[in-house]
Amino acid sequence: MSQKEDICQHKLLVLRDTLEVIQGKWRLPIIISLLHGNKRFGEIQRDISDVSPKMLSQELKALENLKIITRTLFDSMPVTVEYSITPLGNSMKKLLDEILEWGVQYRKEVIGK
Amino acid sequence: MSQKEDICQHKLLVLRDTLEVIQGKWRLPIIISLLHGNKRFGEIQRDISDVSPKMLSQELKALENLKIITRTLFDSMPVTVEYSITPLGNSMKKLLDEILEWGVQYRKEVIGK
DNA sequence: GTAAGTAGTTACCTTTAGGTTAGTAAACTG
DNA sequence: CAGTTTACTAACCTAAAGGTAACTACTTAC
Repeated sequence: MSQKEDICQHKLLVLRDTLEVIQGKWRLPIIISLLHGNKRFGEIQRDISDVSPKMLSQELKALENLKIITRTLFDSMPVTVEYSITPLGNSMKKLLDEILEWGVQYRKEVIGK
Repeated sequence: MSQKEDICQHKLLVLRDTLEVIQGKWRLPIIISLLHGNKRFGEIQRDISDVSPKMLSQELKALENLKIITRTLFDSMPVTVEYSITPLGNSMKKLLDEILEWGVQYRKEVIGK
């Protein structure tokens, strides 16, 4: 056990928790889409133009398990399903803003010039 | 072209820029380690106890290419190499704080209870 | 009865991420 | 001259992420 403690194990844990939620190609786009209001499967698919139904369905399930979104089935005549963000998902707004803000700055400084 | 614009292509781009930098098991731990001061290869390795030299070297190179860190070679007698954070890397502090803060909240609400 | 829209699933494949083990080269230490 | 330290690299392998194409089941509209 070092005194400075190797990057503090607790920090690493918490880091991985957040990464599990935001990691991957589709999770943040889905979350952003649902932050704009409840949506049905097809609506999200149209929002994120290049996601396949397989990936969308898979990631929606994962986000549901992570308690970030909720799935509600309506027994209307063409069955509809509505996805919505939970309070926990909603609490990601600040984090999302930071991610976008830093990305804009990064793009300005090193990509776009 | 829809009026609402499918989650705004620009937002998606910026999102992917940030994700490229923070994604993966080792990048954020490395960045955090270097935010605590310049370090040598072996020091970072000791900070992040379970990283292999292969992964560390690979991710250090990647972060250098992304302009987040700098590698400096010293022609001292046992050759030493020092890694340090760039101003751009330093600008990630706020983002990192958000990631950690959200992770703590998440852990409190759904993991640890 | 054929097409279109609802919300997915299934099988298969490729790519990327990450891990393991061992080895290298150069200089210093005893 | 054997062992240690510094900073890696190479070869090999497994697992996870992601993509493609086709298919399902139900209902309504034409």
